[in-house]
Amino acid sequence: MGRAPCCDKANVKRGLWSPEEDAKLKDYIESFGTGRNWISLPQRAGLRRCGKSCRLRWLNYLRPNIKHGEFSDEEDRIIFNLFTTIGSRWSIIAAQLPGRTDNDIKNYWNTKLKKKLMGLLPNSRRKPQPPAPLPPPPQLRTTTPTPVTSPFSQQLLLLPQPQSPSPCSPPPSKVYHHLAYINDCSISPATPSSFGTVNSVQSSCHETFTVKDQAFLGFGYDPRSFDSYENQQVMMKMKEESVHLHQDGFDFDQDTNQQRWAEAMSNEVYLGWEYDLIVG
DNA sequence: AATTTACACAACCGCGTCGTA
DNA sequence: CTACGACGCGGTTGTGTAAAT
Repeated sequence: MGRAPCCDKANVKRGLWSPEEDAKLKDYIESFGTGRNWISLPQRAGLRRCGKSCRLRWLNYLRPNIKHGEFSDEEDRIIFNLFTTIGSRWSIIAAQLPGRTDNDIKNYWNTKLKKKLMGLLPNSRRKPQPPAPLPPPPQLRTTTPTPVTSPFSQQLLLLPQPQSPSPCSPPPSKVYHHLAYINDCSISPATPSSFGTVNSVQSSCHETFTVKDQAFLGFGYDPRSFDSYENQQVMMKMKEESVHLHQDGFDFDQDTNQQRWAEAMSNEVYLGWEYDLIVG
């Protein structure tokens, strides 16, 4: 037995909203408010719509101060920073961008920003060429680690800290892909050769949390949600980043790292690190 | 000019969470 | 404490339109 439907689908209108329906909904809410009950609102407002549909229409389109149109560079930066920090929690991201809705940001990310940031935004509307063969795993060398500046982490450090979980409580397993929760934590063991085989996170209050097997600390992306082509592009991009970081003086255990890369590729899970935050 | 393809974004769906009786 | 209904969220689908063929 499935979940009971929220409304009688046979008797509600679906699809795009007409200007008349918009006017009805807007007039009603501006006059009487939502009454804290979206389910009964369409009936009260004289609309043949599902309450959920009314809520969405109001929140995403009709309510005052909604900002439409192009996103600014500053908004791009904020979205990117937050996405790399907390992942696809669009409502939280939207809360940082007055006038923007979670739906708007989600659409923007999925259709434009993700590609723009990966350098994939096509010049035309032509179908992209099939991905080039992936390069072989980077040949890694052993050097003395020195502080590394990542172009991403410089900005991440400016972000407001998330409300929860607190730095001193174990984050839920799903957030291990995201960096905000280790902002003031250090990676343990943090010896150079252990990069890529991180198995625990130590907080600033010296509590050590175990990272689940197969969970990786990364830039915040969860490429499993990308399609195959983009996933490859993302991983290639990040691979380049890690090579760059390596060349800047970070050390990796060559065998382990190559093995992990192969694993990451086959599982479509990206393995990566965020040095500044780990150190900080 | 007609058709196809790709894109943008609006809207829907289902599930988890929260508030309340 | 539990059950239930409503809300909110994130993923997915649908639709209109512009660009390419």
